[in-house]
Amino acid sequence: MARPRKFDEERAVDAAMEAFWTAGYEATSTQDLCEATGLGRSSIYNTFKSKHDLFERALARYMEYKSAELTELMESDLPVRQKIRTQFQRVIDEEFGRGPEGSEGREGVAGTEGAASGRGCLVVNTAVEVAARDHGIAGDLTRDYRLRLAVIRAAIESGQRDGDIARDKDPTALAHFVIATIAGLKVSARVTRQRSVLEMTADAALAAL
Amino acid sequence: MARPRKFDEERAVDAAMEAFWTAGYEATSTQDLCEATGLGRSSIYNTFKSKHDLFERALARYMEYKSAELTELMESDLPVRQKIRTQFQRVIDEEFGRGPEGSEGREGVAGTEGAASGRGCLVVNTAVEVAARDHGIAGDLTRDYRLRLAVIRAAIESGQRDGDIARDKDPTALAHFVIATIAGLKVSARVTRQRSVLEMTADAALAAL
DNA sequence: GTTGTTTTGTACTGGGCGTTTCAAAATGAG
DNA sequence: CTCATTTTGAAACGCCCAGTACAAAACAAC
Repeated sequence: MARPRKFDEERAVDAAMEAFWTAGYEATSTQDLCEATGLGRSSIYNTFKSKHDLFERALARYMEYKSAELTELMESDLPVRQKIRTQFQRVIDEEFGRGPEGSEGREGVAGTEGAASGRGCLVVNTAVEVAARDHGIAGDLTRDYRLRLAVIRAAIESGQRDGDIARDKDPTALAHFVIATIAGLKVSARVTRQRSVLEMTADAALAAL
Repeated sequence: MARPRKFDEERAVDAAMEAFWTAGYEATSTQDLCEATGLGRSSIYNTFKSKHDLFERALARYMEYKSAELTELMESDLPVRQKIRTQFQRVIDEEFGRGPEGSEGREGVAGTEGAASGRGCLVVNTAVEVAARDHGIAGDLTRDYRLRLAVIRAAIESGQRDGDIARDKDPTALAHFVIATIAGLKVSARVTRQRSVLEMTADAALAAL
C-alpha cells in the first residue's frame, strides 16, 4: 500500500545505543546519530519522535542486554561468591579489555596519565549526566535498578541457604552493596587506568559478603 | 597605572564551580557562567583563557575543598572505622540533606519516582562526563585520586597499628575500596532516592574493613 | 588635566544544534 | 498503468553556542 522501509528499526536503535554509549547524550548530535545508524534525518525523525525518544529506546535496549547477562549469571549454579566475583571481573574486563595482564598504561610517572580508553557503562553515564534533570530517564533507571537488585538479592538468599554467606546478614543490604560496588568500579576505571587497582578493589569488596 | 578590576577572581572561580557542579561541563554555557559569576563575557575571557580553562580552575578548587575536608577527617584522632563511617555519612548527607529521617521521596509506587534533587559530586560527574575525552582533565582527576588514596591509606595503616583493622589486610587495597565505595554511593544516590538504601550500603561496606 | 593602560559592556562572528518542511522517489493495491 | 501512501534526501528554520572586536569607561601616574 506504500513505500516500504529500507532499514531495520531495531538495528537503528542498536547503532544509536553505541553512539550514545560512546559519547553520552548531550555530546551525541543528530548528525552523529545519522552517521551511526546510516539513516537520514528524515528517516530518524519519521521513526522516532525526537533525539530524546531515540535515547530512551537506546537506553532501554542497553538495560535489556545487561540485565539479561546479569540474570543469566545470577541464576546459574555457581557458588554465590563466584557469581559476584565473575560479575566484578566482567566490569573490569569491559573497561580494560580481556587482553594480557600488562596491557594497562604505564604507571608511576606523574603527569603522563592518559584519558580512559573504554566508554564506561551507559547506565552509570546516564545516571550521572542526565538523571538529575530528566524525571523520565530517572524513572527508567530506577526501574532497572530494582530489577538488578531483585536478581542479585535472590542469588544472595540462595547462597545463604547453601551456607556460603552468613545467614544473619541482610540480603537486601548486600545486594545494594554489590550494585554500588559495581558502579564504584566503573567510576574508578575512568580515573585509574590500572587493572590491578580494580582487581584489588573487587577483592576487598568480596570480603564484605 | 590602569583601571582596576572590580571583582574577585577567586570568587568568580567559586561561582563557576557552583555552576559546573550543578549542570556539568557541556550543559553549562558561557552565558550561564556570566550569570553565575555576575561578570560580562569580556571580563571572563580577559581573565580566563576559555571555558575549558575556567572549568579546570573550578575543578581544581572543588578538589581542594573536598581534599581538605577529607584530610582533616582522616588525620583526626577518631578510630579508623569511625572516620570511614563519617565520610560515608557525609556523602549521604550531601545527597539528601541533613534533614529529618523521613525526608526522602515516597517509595514503592512504580512510575512516580522523581529525578535526583542533589547535584552529586563534581569529581564523579567530571570523571564520567569528560575524563574519557580530555587527557588534561583526566590527569587532574588522577592526581586528586592519588592524594585521596594516600590520605585514606595512612588512616588505615594507623588503624592497623591500633589494632582496629586486621594487620594482614592490604591497606592500599582497602583504601582503593573505600574510594570506590564512595563513588558507588554517589552514583546510587542518583538512582535510588532513599537515604536508607545508601545507609544500608555504607554499613555493608564497613563490614569489609 | 592629560596620558597610558586596563577593564567593561555591547554587538557581532561563524558555526553547529535539534527540528521541520517539502518535493521527489519508491512501492503495493486496484 | 494509475493512484494513494509512505519513505527518503536535501535544504532550510530559528536558536544558541564559544569566542572575538572594539570603543567607551575607569582608573593610576604624572
